[in-house]
Amino acid sequence: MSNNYPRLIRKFYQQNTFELAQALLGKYLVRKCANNVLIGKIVETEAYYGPNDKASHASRGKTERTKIMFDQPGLAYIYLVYGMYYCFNIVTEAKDFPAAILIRALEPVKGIKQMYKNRQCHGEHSRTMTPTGHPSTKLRMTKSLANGPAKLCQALKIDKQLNGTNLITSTKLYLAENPQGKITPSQIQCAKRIGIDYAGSYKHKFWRYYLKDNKFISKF
DNA sequence: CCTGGGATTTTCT
DNA sequence: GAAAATCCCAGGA
Repeated sequence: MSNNYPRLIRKFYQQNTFELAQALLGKYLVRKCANNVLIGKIVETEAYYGPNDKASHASRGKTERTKIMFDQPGLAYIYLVYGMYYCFNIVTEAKDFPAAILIRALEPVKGIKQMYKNRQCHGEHSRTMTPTGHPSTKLRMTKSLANGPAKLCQALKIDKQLNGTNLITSTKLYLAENPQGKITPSQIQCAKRIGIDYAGSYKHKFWRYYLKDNKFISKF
């Protein structure tokens, strides 16, 4: 019952984006805040690659928001979507080439009780509670804790304060080896990306990867 | 099972 | 002023 899983080192983040998006499957995302250690196993990822990918924020050039995507691999790119949710990405590729991998779903591993709290108490007008103050039906199920890019950020208390975090050196947010062993290519499924209908021909790219038969995927 | 709408606010035009 | 790498619920089949 060790809490110290071996951290992933710089070299891991230097793989090309598509290999890395698959190599991330099964790895542990570790979040330490206050006295809590929260861990989820990565079960779904999506690649956003280069200046021409119309689904990528970087397709409209380097801005205050997207500059982190042009930075060095191994940094965290965290942004606000739809005015109310955060998404967590891992920056990839050499400096000045914009690319990142969106983490779309986690299988909760450790700190599950705290993840329930984090998901339920989200602002005074929380929509994840019924008017009587009880968790909604979905939130009574562990599989709904982190099976989506914004849900996992709520569960692990990841917000814009962590934007730019270096995952190679940070003690608050980092990746670790999967103690259960290696994922083989036959366990990986690829599919079209989600929620990017505006991306023209790029919406058909099979740049989403997930673990076959895993219950914690965002969409099947 | 599926479909549609509303919440909410930063970011860029 | 419009769009947005989402989520949740209600309602219909």
